[in-house]
Amino acid sequence: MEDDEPCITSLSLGLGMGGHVPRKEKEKQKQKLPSLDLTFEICPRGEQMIHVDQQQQQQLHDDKAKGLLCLKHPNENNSPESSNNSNNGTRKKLKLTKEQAATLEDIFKLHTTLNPAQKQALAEKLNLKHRQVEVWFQNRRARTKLKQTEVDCEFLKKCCEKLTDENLRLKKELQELRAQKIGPKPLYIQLSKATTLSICSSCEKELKPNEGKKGGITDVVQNSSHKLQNSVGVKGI
DNA sequence: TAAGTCAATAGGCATT
DNA sequence: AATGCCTATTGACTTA
Repeated sequence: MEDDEPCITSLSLGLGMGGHVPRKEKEKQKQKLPSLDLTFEICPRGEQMIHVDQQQQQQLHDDKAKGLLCLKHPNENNSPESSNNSNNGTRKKLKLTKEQAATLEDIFKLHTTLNPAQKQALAEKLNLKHRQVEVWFQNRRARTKLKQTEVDCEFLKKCCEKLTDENLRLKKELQELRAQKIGPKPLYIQLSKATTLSICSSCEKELKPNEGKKGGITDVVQNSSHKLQNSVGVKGI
C-alpha cells in the first residue's frame, strides 16, 4: 500500500526532475516537488478525493458530503470500460486530443512513472480519468521498452555481422598461412619471413619477440587473436 | 481491406 | 490483502 495515510497531500507533478523515480523516492517527491496547487485526499480502500485548488476546499467539503468527487477503483463502475460500454456492449476507442497527448508526452519525458497523486492531478488537468492516465503511462513505458529492444537488437545484429566477417577473414588468413607452411618453399624461408613480419597489420604495433616467430599454428592463432582483440576493442581476453 | 496504431483489459508478480 | 507495474492480448479505429 503506497498511500495508506488518509490525509491531504499536496500535488507534485514532478516537473524539474528527470528520469525514473524509484519507489522509495516517490513519497519524498510528494513533499519536495513544486505543487500545482492541487491537493488530494486519499480515501480509505484506495479511493481518492481530488481538490482542484486550495480555495475550493470548502466546495470540496460540500462535494465530499455529496459523494461527487470520490473516485472509485479503476475496476469498479467509474472505469473507462464501464463508461464506454454503455452502448450495446462494444467498447469505443478513445482518442486522446493533441493537447492531451502532448501534455502526457511532456510529463513522460520528465517522469516515466507517476505516483497516484500525480496521476490524479494530471487526469484532472487533462479532463481524463485517473485510470486512463495510468494506462497511458503503462502503455507508453511498454512502447519505450519495445523501441529500445529493437535498437538493442539492431546493434547486436551489426556486432554479429562484424564478428562473422572478421571470423571469416581470419579463417582465410589461417588457411593461407597453412598453405604456405606445407608449400614448396623451404621452411627456413618461411621462418625468416615470419620473423620479419613483426608488425601487427591491425594495430601497427610491433609484436613481442615470440609473436610471429616460428610461424607455427599456435603462433599464427595468437597473432590473429591479437588482431581480433584490436579490431573488436577487447582487452585482456 | 490488410496492416498498423494505441487505448483498454486480464493475469501474474513484487512489494508493503 | 491491497496495490502498482509489467506483459500479452484484444478490439476499435486509422491509413496506405
